[in-house]
Amino acid sequence: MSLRHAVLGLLAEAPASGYDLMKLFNASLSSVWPATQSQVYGELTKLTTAGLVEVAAHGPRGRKEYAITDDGMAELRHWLTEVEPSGPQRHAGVLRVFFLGVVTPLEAQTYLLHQAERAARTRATLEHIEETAEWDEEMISVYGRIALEYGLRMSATQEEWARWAADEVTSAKARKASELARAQHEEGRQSPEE
Amino acid sequence: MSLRHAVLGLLAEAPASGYDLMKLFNASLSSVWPATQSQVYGELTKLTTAGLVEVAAHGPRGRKEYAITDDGMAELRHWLTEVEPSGPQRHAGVLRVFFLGVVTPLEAQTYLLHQAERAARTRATLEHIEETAEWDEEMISVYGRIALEYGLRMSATQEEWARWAADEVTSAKARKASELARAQHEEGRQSPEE
DNA sequence: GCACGCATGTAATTGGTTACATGATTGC
DNA sequence: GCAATCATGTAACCAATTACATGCGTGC
Repeated sequence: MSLRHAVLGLLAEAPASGYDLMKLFNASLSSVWPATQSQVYGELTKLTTAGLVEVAAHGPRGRKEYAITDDGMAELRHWLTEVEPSGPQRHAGVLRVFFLGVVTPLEAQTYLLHQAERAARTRATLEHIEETAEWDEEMISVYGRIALEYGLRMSATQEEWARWAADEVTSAKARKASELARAQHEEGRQSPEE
Repeated sequence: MSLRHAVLGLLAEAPASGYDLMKLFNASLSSVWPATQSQVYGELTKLTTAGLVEVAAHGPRGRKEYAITDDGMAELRHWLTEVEPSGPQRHAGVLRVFFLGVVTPLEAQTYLLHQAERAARTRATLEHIEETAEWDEEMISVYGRIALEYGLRMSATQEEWARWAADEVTSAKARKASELARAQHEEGRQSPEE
């Protein structure tokens, strides 16, 4: 149930409307916890009935500005400190690797190098964010930077791994080819005798 | 729709029953694409009606042994080579980092060091698998090792990052404390004059 | 004969995605 | 007046989780 806590976390910084929250999700949380508009609005009504947030102000165009309640803050703190982060980790990119044996080594390498480039691109995007963002001296930016650093390190590791993996495929291919050659050589020695 | 392809991928290696597939999911795919029993059985019937797999043999206890069809292999190859790996990446562990500002720096550090230990534990588990697994000379094991290496590198990076992050919190705390001290010093110089 | 493992399935619920639907305000 | 942006919501669908339900076969 992390969407709930993502919303609480954003509202802990400042009151916001559903519309504002969507912008925040798209701007800063999209890569770690994407959410759709329906989800956010739905969660806000659920959180309101649960008493974890409240409508603090009504604005123009039916705007409802939500604020976190004391119960909401307690729940957020509880989640941060006492609940083990879990939830199954699905990783479609690595899943494919398991099955790369069904395509040719060349196709497998193409896939892996493609992955490397993808990782490089996300790394470049994150570096751009790091350079352009103004890191004011708030506590909040400390943790923003830490999260960003996570992305930077992970994408770097991913790129290195993918390039290494592509190399591995090459050497496995070579190994297999030399084995095959040796087998044919043996066969060649035997066949005239038959 | 990766569950579908995970099932196809496993059946590409060898025919299997739903029960067999569950064992394979729990043994080798649990960390990249966990699946429940209901999901696997459901997917198998869907795949059968779609003509991507077929019941190759009936065994005791109503056992149905499924085999991949030509259409299924084509679909698997297509997914591997022509479909961009995507699907939103959710990461509850990093999501929390964004909100660590709402708890004390000490609690934040505790959380981060906890994360480091978790990463170290998964790394240890993977190393154990690497040592105990018999890496036969099949092509399949080449890709199995590559996937394992991904896990090893990622958990190592994650551990390093978490330790670094905990340090960052320390220095941010120190920075803030010294600023506060300076502010109080300034105040101390001014207050007698007021 | 009984326990354990093999083997298959269904039902209810939650979380997430896509698409649709509607309307108010502001700035040009 | 009109376009862009602000703003909220619903409905249908798909994917995944949990829990339940059932029964056959093998080995002790």
